[in-house]
Amino acid sequence: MTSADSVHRTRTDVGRRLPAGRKAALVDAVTEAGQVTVAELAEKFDVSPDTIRRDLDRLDTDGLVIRTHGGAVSPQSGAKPETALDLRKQVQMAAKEIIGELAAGLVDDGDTIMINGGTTALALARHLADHHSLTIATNNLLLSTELNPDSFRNLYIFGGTVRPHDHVSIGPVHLGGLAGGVDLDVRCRLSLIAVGGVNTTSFSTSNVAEATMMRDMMEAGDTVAVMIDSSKFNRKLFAQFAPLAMADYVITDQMPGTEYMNAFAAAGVEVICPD
Amino acid sequence: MTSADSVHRTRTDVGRRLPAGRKAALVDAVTEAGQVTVAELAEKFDVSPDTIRRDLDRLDTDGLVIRTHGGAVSPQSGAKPETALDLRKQVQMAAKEIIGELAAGLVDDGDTIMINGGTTALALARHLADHHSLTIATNNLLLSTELNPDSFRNLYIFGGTVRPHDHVSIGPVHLGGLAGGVDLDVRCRLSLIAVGGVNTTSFSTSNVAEATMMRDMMEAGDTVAVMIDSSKFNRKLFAQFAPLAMADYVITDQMPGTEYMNAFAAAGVEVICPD
DNA sequence: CGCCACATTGCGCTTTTCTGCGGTTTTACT
DNA sequence: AGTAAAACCGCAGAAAAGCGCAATGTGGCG
Repeated sequence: MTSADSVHRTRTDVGRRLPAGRKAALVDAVTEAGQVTVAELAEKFDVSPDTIRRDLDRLDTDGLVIRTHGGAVSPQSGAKPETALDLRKQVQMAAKEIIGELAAGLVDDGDTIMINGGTTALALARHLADHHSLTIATNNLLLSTELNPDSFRNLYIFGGTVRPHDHVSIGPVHLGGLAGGVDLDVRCRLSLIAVGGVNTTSFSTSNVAEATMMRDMMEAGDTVAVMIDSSKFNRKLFAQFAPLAMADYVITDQMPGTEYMNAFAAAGVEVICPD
Repeated sequence: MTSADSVHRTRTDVGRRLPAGRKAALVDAVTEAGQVTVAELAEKFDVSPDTIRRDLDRLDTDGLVIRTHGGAVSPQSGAKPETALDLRKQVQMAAKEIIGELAAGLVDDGDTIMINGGTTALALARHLADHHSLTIATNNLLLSTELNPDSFRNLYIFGGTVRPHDHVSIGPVHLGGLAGGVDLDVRCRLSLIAVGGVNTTSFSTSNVAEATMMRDMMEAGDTVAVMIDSSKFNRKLFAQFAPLAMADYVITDQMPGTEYMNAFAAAGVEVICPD
């Protein structure tokens, strides 16, 4: 099939290019298709297979592609192969996206908000892309990679020790010295906290230091929204850092059971979920 | 001779122009077509290829186009909207890896070091994978994604306002309140600072706030190593935050010219580069 | 007006880079 | 094991880049 459409190269033919430009196009072609063959690329760029080989060799040493027999594959495609057992992870990812979208609905343009760590928080950041003039404080080191730079006016990060696996910083919830030596206590209209577990009495997480910080962030917000996917219900993790009543909203991806609905109602917590 | 060749001007021939006007037209041609060749431009503007080459060289150092073998390509697009990998980035990537490897050679196991922002710093982080028991302080939000968690004992991040595009935090170089309200001044054995430009007298960068922080981080280190790739030599950016003498080492990917070697020697700076 | 400093440009030369080709070796697949 | 494709190697021609130098043009200054 490759020979069929390569004979009369039509839309895929990009013709002759400058060497450096061709290499950039090669990287694109590889990352886009996941895998490519030398012969196919030679035809596409109208150069000899040797030239393609040399290009791919250099791109391989630069780490941009991975050289194989007959062609090259994308470097991140190695992480891509998703076996069937990742299904659970995918389901959770979908849940996090839903939660992120719902949580973004609580945020108004011009708001001042706090966001803590975790992948759910990153999903929220993606759904804040269409907001404007936000002021955001966080301990999530990766938030700046997910946020649309046009959506916020100020983004602050709390300093402290880094938990490398979670990509969060652990430290006091204040911003010292920014205004010239004066320690500012920080408050915000809305705190969006992703937690590790919930049972009928309290929110919990597995790390004590992180728990303290989450508690501080909850106390710094006039309104508190807790984000938690349905798989984390009925979990009582090591550090129970806040009673249900500290939250104003609980955002989740599935309607909790009546037991939890009653508990939330009794604590004055509003449940936000799809449907 | 001007009258002679004006006879056979094609319709695409724009003829002779003043240097400045030609350069502006060059930028237009490049950004419009995505890529251009030297020969093509030489004919179009009726000048020698050498002149076009010189023009493109200057436009490249100004960042308006990207110089390649045989011509130039547009900086922003690469003629593709979602080309995540910038061509310039590719070229410099190899240089940064070299610098990162050399810089890692300055770090001993058990060291306390400071690292600032920039992709060069991330390259350094990758090359610290085989070190152990490091204590690291940084304002680089992405460092935790590149560091091997087994290589360090403590990782601290300075809080502050986030520059979203650079993924760094800008704030005071100290860690407040971690030990219970006491502001600790931070010192380290080695500060590894990636800078934006260097000339024969000083190091510079384009952002004032970041410059202040880089200066503070340099002052906090017993030993200071500046990381800078060869493309950033002869650049005098807006904020010149430190004289050459503040550095103990300059780490780069190519042996600098004699002018710089003399300047570094006079300032007591040791140059580290391949070969 | 003459002179000099400076930028721009083109030319000849060498050096580097890129590319394709022929021949040999290695790899993958039946 | 055999076969075809792919990779490796060395080489050479072409194109481009770099370098020094000279010619030209421009503007300032005594």
